[in-house]
Order: sequence, then structure tokens, then C-alpha cells
Amino acid sequence: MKKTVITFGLLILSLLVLFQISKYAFVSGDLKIELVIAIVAIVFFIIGVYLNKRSLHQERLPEREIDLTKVKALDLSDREYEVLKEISLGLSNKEIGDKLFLSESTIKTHVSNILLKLNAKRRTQAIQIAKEMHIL
Amino acid sequence: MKKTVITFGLLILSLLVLFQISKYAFVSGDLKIELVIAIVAIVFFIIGVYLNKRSLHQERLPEREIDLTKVKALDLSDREYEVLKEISLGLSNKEIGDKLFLSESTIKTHVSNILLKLNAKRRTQAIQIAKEMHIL
DNA sequence: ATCCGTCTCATACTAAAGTACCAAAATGAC
DNA sequence: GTCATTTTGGTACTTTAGTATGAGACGGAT
Repeated sequence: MKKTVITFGLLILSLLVLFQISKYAFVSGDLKIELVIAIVAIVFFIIGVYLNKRSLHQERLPEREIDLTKVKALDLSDREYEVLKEISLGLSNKEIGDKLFLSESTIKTHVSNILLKLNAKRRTQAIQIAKEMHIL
Repeated sequence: MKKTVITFGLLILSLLVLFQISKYAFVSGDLKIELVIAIVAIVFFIIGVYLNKRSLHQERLPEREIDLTKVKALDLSDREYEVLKEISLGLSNKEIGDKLFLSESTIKTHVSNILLKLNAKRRTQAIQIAKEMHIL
């Protein structure tokens, strides 16, 4: 909300400044009126694009872009997060072990810890929870 | 590509039109120069917002909605698809059975058929495959 | 040096998941 | 009505998944 007020304030301010410049240019005759209008047009075009991108970017953030901050907040270790990603790819414990050059026992330990930390009962639920938190 | 050319053509055209209007207004003295600049600013601001929204909208399209056509193509029956959705929510066979008022045996049968039709070895893999096909 | 956290692995166990095979009831098409 | 498909459910069995517990190795912090 504060940012919106600030940006719109700056927008109005720049508009007034352009008014003054144009008036001065008109009186002094240094600048041609076409040039002033062209500059105004370009500047406001860019402002429009920029503001729009900002607002749309905020809308899009919820979808996509993994939030690694939350991984730390959940106390998930590097290995655990790595295993979590493999789980979401649909691999079995055995397959994950082979892929990461670890024993199945190790993967089971990691999986158990993941389920505890994500508060999930099953690996499928862990996937769902992780995706909801934008960790995957 | 064609649309881009057309929109930029119209953009340049409107710029020229505004030049003419401003020049005419300047000569005739009907319009104040501030007003002309303000109109130019507003118009190009709107154009900027509009063009940006259009281009960003196209980027977002690829993440589309569920494709029910492919559900049929995979030979998934209504019940099977329903069970598949519950699996992706992380529910166990027992829980799915309770939710849909069916026995666990029935769910197991459905799950086995789903795995066959999706060519998956595990339910986690089925989730991954289904999401890749935009079925979930 | 000691403590802490992570990573590793093992054994033993329980609980789900998944397969195979069968079969009855319901549904809709012909 | 007959036929094919779907839906439902069961038994018996194998395979994964997940829990509990313990323990050695290793690196970083105090």
C-alpha cells in the first residue's frame, strides 16, 4: 500500500515537472514542442510498462519459484531436501539410494525425518504439502 | 509476430496524429499545451500497461488448466480419475475409501488400474506423470 | 577437546501399497 | 435380452514404505 502511494506520488510529481519543462521550453523556444511530447510519450509508456510488470509480478509470485527460505525454516537439511525432490519425481527408496549412491536404509532415515518435519503421514502427502509451500 | 508489427505501427501512427493535433492546437490556440501533454501522457501510459499485459499474458498461458481430453485418451474411467485426484492429495487407500464410501479393496483395484494406464510403478510416479500431462 | 548436528548404515518390526485372480452387480449400448 | 464395460469387493500374497532404535564418522562451533 505504501509503495503504491509513493509510486503514484512520483508519477504526479514527474507530470508536474514535465509541465514546467514544457512551459519553459515553450517560452524560451529552446525545445521544439514535438520533442517534448515525444519525450512525455516515451516516459509514460515506460512508466506504464514498469508499473504493470511490478503488479503482475506480485500476482505471479505465488505460482512457481521455489522458496528456499522456507526450506531452512522447516529445518530441512540439504540431504533431506535433495531426497524430497527425488520423492516428488516418483522414485522409490531403492531408486533414490542408487541415484545418490546411498543405501536404502539411509534414504529411509531421511524420508522419516522429512515426514516428521513436514508433518506428513505419507510421502505422497509430503509432496502435496511441499508443493503447497512452494518448496517444490 | 504480425500482431507486434501491427501494434507498433498503430503506436507510431498515433504518435504522428498527436503531433499534428498538437501543432494544430498550437497554431489555432484552441487547446492549451499542458492539456495536450497530459493527454499524451495518459494515452501512452495506458498503451504501456495494455501492451505489457498482453505480452505477459501470453507468457503465462503455458501453465494451463487440466486437460480432460487426455483423461479420456488414457482410458481413465471417471472413478479412476477421481481416485487419482485423491492420491495426489496425499491420501492413503483407506482414507480414499472412507471419503468415497468404498472399501479399501476397491481403491486398490482402481489404483492398480491407474498405475497400468499411466504406465507408473508407484502412486508417487503416477502423480508426477499426471501433472506432467496436465491432468492434475 | 568436547559438543552438536548432519550424514551414514544396520536390524527388526509394523503398516501400507501393490499384484494376481476371481466374481457379482450396475450401467449403457445394440 | 445380450454383451461389453465399469464399478464394486474379496482373498492371498509380495513388495515397499515407514518406525524405532542404535551407532559410527565427520565437520564446525565453543
